[in-house]
Amino acid sequence: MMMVRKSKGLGERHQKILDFIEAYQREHKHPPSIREIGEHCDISSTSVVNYYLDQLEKAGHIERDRKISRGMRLMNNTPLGDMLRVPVMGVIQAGEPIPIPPSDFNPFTAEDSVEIASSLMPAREKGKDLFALHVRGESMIDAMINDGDIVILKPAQEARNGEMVAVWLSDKNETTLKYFYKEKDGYRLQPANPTMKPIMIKKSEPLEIKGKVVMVIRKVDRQAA
Amino acid sequence: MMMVRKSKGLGERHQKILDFIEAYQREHKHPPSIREIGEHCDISSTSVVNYYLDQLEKAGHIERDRKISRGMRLMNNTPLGDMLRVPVMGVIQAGEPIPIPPSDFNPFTAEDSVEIASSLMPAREKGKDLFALHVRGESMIDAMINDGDIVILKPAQEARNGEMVAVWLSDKNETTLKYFYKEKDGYRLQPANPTMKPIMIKKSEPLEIKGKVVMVIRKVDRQAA
DNA sequence: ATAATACTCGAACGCTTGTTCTGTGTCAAG
DNA sequence: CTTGACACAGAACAAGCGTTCGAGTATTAT
Repeated sequence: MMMVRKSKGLGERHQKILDFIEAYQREHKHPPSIREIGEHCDISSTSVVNYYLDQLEKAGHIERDRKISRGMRLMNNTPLGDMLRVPVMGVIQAGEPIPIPPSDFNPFTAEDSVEIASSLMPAREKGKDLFALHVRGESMIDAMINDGDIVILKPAQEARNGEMVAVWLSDKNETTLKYFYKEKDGYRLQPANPTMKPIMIKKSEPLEIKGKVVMVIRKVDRQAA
Repeated sequence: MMMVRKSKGLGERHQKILDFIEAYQREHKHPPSIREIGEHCDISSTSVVNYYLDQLEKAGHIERDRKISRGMRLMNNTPLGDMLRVPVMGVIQAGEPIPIPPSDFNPFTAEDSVEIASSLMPAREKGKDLFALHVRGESMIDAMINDGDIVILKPAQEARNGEMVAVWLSDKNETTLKYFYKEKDGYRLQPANPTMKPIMIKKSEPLEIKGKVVMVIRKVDRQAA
């Protein structure tokens, strides 16, 4: 015969507890206690709640810190979790230099910032001194970057071939975002848009790399032409 | 005389406590107790820790749930906090239809997903049934979207003027991302790149709107041409 | 000097909370 | 029928923890 038990994964009560923990967490900003779970899930004994909590932990739905008050958390919607706070240093546009944070800059005092789920980051760049810039104007269009976009940058003075960099061409008084390539007689700045031609820079010409682009974010909230 | 006190904002001890809470939280996934703070910050009395915690709360650096064990949280780097889990439904490319999630789709069972800080979302779209697609190929280049980009979409069958939509042109067997405009004799699909010309669609021609683009994310991890 | 603050300590109180133990009823397998 | 796993209740224990109080010591203002 078969086990026709309700053991088909999660029982009704398991789900109820899980839902309650989530709801409680949202409201109180911290997890519930065993007794609170019992009250709201119609379980009269703390041991029974503990009993289910153990099962939920074995099943991987929650994580418990034994002995610690309210020491439980859902693995459900928080398998990855943290995010990075990236300070917005200002705007980037063709005719203006690039604002970069000073070395002693404190990211927490920044008025403006964007949050990035750290799971989106290429791993290496985490926790680093990243900064963000708002793109103003359509001068970066050949970098596939539009007016209003947000670019996340990592401070850098050098770059390897193939990396997208923010450069300041002091003689042309121009800021631009391009893929960087070192060549025998100078540098090649390649637009991201493959239909456009690269800019060649001689070794004698000034070229200041200000940072490497690690991410571009575009909020499409009705702009359009 | 002047108040030459160390009362210049946060004292050394305030900062030390703040830092410890943050470090402890990262390691243990839950806040420390008053006594734990005392130990690691060289404060012998729990009342002193409580004393500082009160000040930190008044100053707005933390939030406390009195009477509740470990009931504190930083307001510092978590003024906003949660993020959205957006399931990745597949790829979007010129010659293929757009995969859209069925109405009964469970986002939590999705193997692949991207996390977006909800503070980045245009507010309206939060908690909705958003989904994401990987862009394959360079056919969306006139929408300022490149190979490898991630587009976040909201399911939709209609659109208002100026919104960027994902459409399926069944007679041309083509998927494309364009700004949508309704005109007297049909529809105008405007590329995001202003240097490119729009596509005009007669009312008689089939045009299936599959979703509205709400965000585009590009991880610049050395692609280049 | 004196008073007022700001800061620190130590200890005790008492509630909260996770843990554990004993006991009961159900249900399917042998 | 017996056995045993499973689901549940209740009570009691012990540790964890926030709170409070009394008192002492700097530091600053009057």
